[in-house]
Amino acid sequence: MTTDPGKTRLIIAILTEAGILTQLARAWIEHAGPDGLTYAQFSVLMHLTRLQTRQTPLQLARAHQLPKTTMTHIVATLEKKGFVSMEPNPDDGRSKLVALTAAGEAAAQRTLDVVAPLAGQIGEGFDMEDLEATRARIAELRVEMDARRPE
Amino acid sequence: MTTDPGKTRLIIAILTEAGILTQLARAWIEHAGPDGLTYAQFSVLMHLTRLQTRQTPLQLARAHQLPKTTMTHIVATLEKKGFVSMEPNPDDGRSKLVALTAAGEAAAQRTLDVVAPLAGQIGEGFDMEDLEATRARIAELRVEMDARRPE
DNA sequence: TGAATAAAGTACGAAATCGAACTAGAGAGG
DNA sequence: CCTCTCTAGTTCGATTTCGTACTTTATTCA
Repeated sequence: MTTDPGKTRLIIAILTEAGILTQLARAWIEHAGPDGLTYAQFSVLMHLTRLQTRQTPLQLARAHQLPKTTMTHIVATLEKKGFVSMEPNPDDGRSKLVALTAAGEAAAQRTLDVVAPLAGQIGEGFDMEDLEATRARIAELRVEMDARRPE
Repeated sequence: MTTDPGKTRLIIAILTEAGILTQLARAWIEHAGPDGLTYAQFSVLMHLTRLQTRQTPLQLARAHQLPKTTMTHIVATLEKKGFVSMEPNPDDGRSKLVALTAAGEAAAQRTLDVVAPLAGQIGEGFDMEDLEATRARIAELRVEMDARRPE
């Protein structure tokens, strides 16, 4: 049973489109300032905002599918800006916990306030259920790809 | 009439998922080599393969939503590897044309040959029409976002 | 045509990204 | 306990990414 070449092409087309979409989102975020957050920094702040808990750097790296060395750099930069604080992990001496600060939450919110109206405009032309189906499908693809990650 | 906050959240969730998916695709490509192509380099080679025409660096930059200085660097690297060749644009003295070489096409194909089976596996769990609908929706979102690009 | 403006590409410097190798702490098996 | 192995995180160096500023060529329009 060979894999369907049409499906293969479709998957690759979706990944290509997702990549372009991501570049556009990056451009949005990084020109939105007022806090000069990079896309990666903003993503981490948003993640912590959503979860409302502290996370280890490794948890953050896995959630965003970034190498842990990259996450080290991101959280170090965020800490320098005062947007997160680092604490030792009481349960594990090797580990740390990254906590969102009030300033960090405010910065994420300011950036979101710039981006949200744009996202709202984009959404206007679309059907709510279609969007939800699209989100769900991409999430399913993410899960499948994650399960087949290299290394 | 204010924008629907639910839709706004959905759009942002889709962009978040797309970003993670893109990271996974990047990891795939960059560990697939035998040619050590970066995701960006592979994308450009694939683009030229699909179009079967020469493109100016600026056309490539716009297609991938990358800054033109980034594209300068990417095509310079690809040229150094012998995967594209640069020619002056006969129609415009300011411009150049980037052409895929046989080696470039072969490198893209080799990378694709590694990735395609994985993409095929991913696709197996999905319905063809769902995937096409998802691809189309993401493409529509891309068009809308492109129309509202910063700058 | 000539001057002003716009567009294509590059140079350069700063920052982000990432893999390889390392340190320090945790867990496993004897 | 005491190795042996694994895990979390960092350091370091190489490459990529990208904004600012510049050069060169095209285009506009007076």
